[in-house]
Amino acid sequence: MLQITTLRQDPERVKERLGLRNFPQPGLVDELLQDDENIRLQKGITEKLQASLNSISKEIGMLMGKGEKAAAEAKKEEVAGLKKELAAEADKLSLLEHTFNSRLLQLPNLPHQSVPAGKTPADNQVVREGGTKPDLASDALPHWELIKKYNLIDFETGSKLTGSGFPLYKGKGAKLQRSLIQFFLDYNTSAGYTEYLPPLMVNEATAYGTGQLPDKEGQMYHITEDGFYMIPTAEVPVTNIFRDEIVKATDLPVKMTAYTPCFRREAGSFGADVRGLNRVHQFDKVEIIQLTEPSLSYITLDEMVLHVERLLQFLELPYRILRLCGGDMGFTSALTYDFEVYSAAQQKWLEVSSVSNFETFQTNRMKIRYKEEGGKTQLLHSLNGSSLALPRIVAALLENNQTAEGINLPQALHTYFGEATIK
RNA sequence: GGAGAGUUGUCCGAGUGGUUGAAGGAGCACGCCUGGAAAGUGUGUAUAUGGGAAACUGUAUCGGGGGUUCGAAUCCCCCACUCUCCGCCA
Repeated sequence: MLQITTLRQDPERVKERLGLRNFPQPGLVDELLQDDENIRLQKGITEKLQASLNSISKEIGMLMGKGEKAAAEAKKEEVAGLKKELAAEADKLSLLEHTFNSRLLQLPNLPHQSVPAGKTPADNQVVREGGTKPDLASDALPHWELIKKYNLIDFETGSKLTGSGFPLYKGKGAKLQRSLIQFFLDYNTSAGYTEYLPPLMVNEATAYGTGQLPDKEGQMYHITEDGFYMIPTAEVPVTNIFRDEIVKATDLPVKMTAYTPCFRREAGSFGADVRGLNRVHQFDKVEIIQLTEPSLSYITLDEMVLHVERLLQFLELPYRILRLCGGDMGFTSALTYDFEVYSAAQQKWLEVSSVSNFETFQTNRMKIRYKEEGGKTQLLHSLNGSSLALPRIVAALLENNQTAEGINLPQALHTYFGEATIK
C-alpha cells in the first residue's frame, strides 16, 4: 500500500509513474487527495466534539466526587445532545475513511526509475544471459518423457490422491527434490541468511500483510472452516514474522531464507504450458527475504540478483535475467528481475525466480519499522526472491543434461544427491 | 473436544467505573556525587495521528472486536492467544 504522504508530496509524479504501468485510473490519485483533505477536516470536527464530551465527563466526575449530585445531573442532560451530534459526525468520518482505504488499496506500487515502459512480457529487457544452451540430439525428450523413462514422478497417482497438478515424487525423483532443497538452503545460510521453517497455512491478517488479500484471493487455497489460507510462497509467513515490529537499527539488514511447499490454485491459467512440471498446484521453493533501511535497498536488490545468478551458475543451466517492464510487474513491486532458464528439449525459457524490491509497499501494510540514529521511527524496505523454484529447475536439468547413458547432474549436486548420474 | 486461570508500557508488576497515559520497581538516557567506577541521588523515559514555525495541544491505544454508561484497563458479549487439569491422539 502506498503512503498517502507520497501522493501529497508530488501527485503529478505519482500519476506519471502509474502511467508506466498502464494503470487505467489516474483519476484515483486526485480522488484520494480529495478524500484525504475531507478526512482531515472531518477528523477535526469529530475530535473537537469528542474533546468537549471528554472534558464534560471529567467535570461530572469531579462533581460526583464532591457529592454535588444535582449539578452532575444537569451536566448529563447537556451532554445528551452532544453525543448524538458526535455519533453523526463519527459516522461521516468512518464512511470517508472506508472509501479512502478501498481506493488506496487499488493503487499498485510505483515503478522504480529504471523500469522500462511496456505492456507485455515481450517488452521486458534482457539484462544479461549466461551459461550455454546444450546441443541436443534431434530425438531429445521433453522432461515429462524423461520423468517416465527414469520413473521420477508419478503424475497419475498424484491425480488419484488429490487432483491434477499435485505431483507424486518417487525414488530418485524424490531424492533429487531433497538434494536441491538442501543445496539451496546451505548456499543461502552460508551467505548470512537465517533459516526458517514456517507454518504452511496462514490467517487472514498475514495474507493481507504481504498483499495476497484482498487482491489475489482466488489464487490461494482457502480453508474456510478455520479461516486459514495455504501459502502460495514462503514470502507470506516469513515477511510477516516482523509484522508490527520495530527492528533495532543494529539488527539490520534482516536476512531470512525458508524452504516451503507452495500451493497455488492457478485459476484461469489452463493452456499450452501446463504439461509436466511447467505449472503445478503444489511445488517446492526456497525463498530469500530481506528487510533493509531505505537508502540501501537497491544495493541489496543487486546483491540478491547476483546471489541467485551464482546459484544458476552452480547448476550449470543456461539462463537470462530480465528487468520487467511496467506492464508486466506485479502489483506490489517497484522493480523486479525475473530469472529464466532454458529448457532445451521444449525449447522454452522457464521462469524460475523473481527478485523484487517492494520498498515500503508491504512494510506500510505490516507496519515493519526501524528506529533511525536520530531516534525517528521509519518504515523499512522489503525485498524477496526465489532461490529457487524447483519444478522448472528440475525440468531444465533433465532436458538439458540427457544423454544415452542417463541424466548427468551438475557437479554441485553430486555430494547432495550421492550420485553423478540419474540412470 | 470439556473445565478453569490468565493476557496492562522495553521488562516485572499494581490497579473492579471518575483529573489513570496508567501506582511501584527494574532497565535505559542525562545530571549531581566520585580520582575513576559501583552504590547513592535528582530529572526524564510509549506509539500512532490531526493542528501549530515552535512551545505546545486535540484524539486514539491496558490481547482484538462489539456493547452498557455522561464517563470503561475496570461491567457485559464474541473472538484469538498463553497456562493448568481431563478427554482424544501422531
